[in-house]
Formats: sequence, structure tokens, C-alpha cells
Amino acid sequence: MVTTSHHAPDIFGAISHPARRRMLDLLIDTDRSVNMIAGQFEMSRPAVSQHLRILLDAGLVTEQRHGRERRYRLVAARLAPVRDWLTHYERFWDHHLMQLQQHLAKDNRK
Amino acid sequence: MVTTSHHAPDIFGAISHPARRRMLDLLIDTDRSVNMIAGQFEMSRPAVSQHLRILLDAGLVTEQRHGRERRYRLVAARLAPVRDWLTHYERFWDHHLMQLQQHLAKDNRK
DNA sequence: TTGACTCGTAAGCATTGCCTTACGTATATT
DNA sequence: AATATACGTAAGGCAATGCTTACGAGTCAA
Repeated sequence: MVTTSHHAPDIFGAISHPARRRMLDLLIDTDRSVNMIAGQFEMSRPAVSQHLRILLDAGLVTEQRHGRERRYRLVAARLAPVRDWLTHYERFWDHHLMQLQQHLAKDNRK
Repeated sequence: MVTTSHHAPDIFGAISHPARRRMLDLLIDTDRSVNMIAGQFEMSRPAVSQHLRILLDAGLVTEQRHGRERRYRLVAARLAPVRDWLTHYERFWDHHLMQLQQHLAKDNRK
């Protein structure tokens, strides 16, 4: 079973805490159980659970139950609002993405 | 005189509040005084000042005094930590872009 | 110099955030 | 059936956040 949340998806709030960003980072490679994640942090396991709940509410992770474990999986697409917001600022510093944009625009013209 | 802050630069925390993101957005075009910014928000002017202070502490804006005004200027380069963090997730974007490209390619074939 | 304007800061207050420990529930193991 | 494991949730403490109103300092204009 896969559970997603129906709460207010405050993406920016969710990634504002360093621990939660690290948790997302951990999930880049692979799904992980709560204990696997909690092992990387100083805080108590319930605290980790609460952080994961916030990530779940933001839709940044999904939860799937395997026996008595719950494995969390990254939903990177949910970071799109952050990326999209940043694109407003691209022209100030970015040559990379400008080049990419031009590249894609050129591709579309083909 | 240009003032920058010497406090802990919590970029992610600074952009976690919608009002502060909107303030940054307003500064994309041009520098603005506090009143110009406050005019765009429901909250009191001191509240706006406090938000600007947080942006200043994060280094996301600078402040320069012109007569009795203080004009705030965007420092977009300070968003680099956000952009850099997002790059860890780039390969997921690429995957999406590839899907998009495939989707578009399919449309073109129709 | 008097008064208006721009703005930051202080103080107070309600709400939220983040942590802890204690406990409950579901699943697996013996 | 009894116990261990994995995990969420409740409750509570305490700091941080986010707002308000009141006030004060600096600047401009009459």
C-alpha cells in the first residue's frame, strides 16, 4: 500500500529544516525505512517520524508498508515549485540553464 | 552606505515564508523602498520591516539609504545554495524532460 | 524650528515548530 | 501464546515565528 497525504503541501516550509533536506538526500539513492533514516541522525526516532510526516504532507515522499517496515520514497517531482520559483532568478547568475533553455528551444524548433 | 548582515545566513529558512518570497520577487525588477514593498502586502509596515530584516540576515538583499528612504536590492547570487541543493535532484528532472521530449516527439508524429 | 515622512526597534501576545518520553498498534519470531 | 521489532501518535515543555501597537531616531520641507 502506498500512502500519500492530503494536507497543505508547503514545499518550501518542508525543505526549510536541514534535517529534512538531509532526509531527502538520503532517499535519492534508494527507498529507506524509518530506522535506516533515523540511524543517520542524533535526534530520537519519533522526531524523525515527525519530520517524515511533514515531508509526506508536502508530497515530497511517499510511504509504502513492507511487513512491519515503512519505506519512504523520494518524489523528486514535488520539488518542481522550488525549481520553478528559482527560474525567475536565473538571468542573474545562470549561464548553465540559459544554455539548456536555448538548447531545448532549438530542439523544439527542429 | 550599504549594509549587509553578519548573522547566520539561513537561506532556506528565509525563503520558507510566502511573503518573503514575494518580496524577493518584487525586487527582481528594481530596488524598492520599504513603503513600496509594504504597499503590496496586507500586513503592517513593521511586519514588512521584520521580514526584510530576515532577508537581510540571509544576505538575500542589501540595504542602501537614500535620504530618509531605505532601498532594498536583491542579491540573487545568494540563492545559490538552493540551486546547488536542487542539482542533487537534477537527474530526476532530466528524466522528466526526457519524458516531455518523448511526449512532444510523439505529438509531432501525429 | 516645527511638523511631516520613512523607517527600525521594543514589547507583548498568540501560534507554530521541534524536541523529548510514554504509550499503543501492527507485524514478525519463537 | 508470548515476546520482540518497527513504527506512529499523544502529551508536554520550551524556543522560535509572526503579527500587532507604541515609540523613537533620522531626514526633509515650510
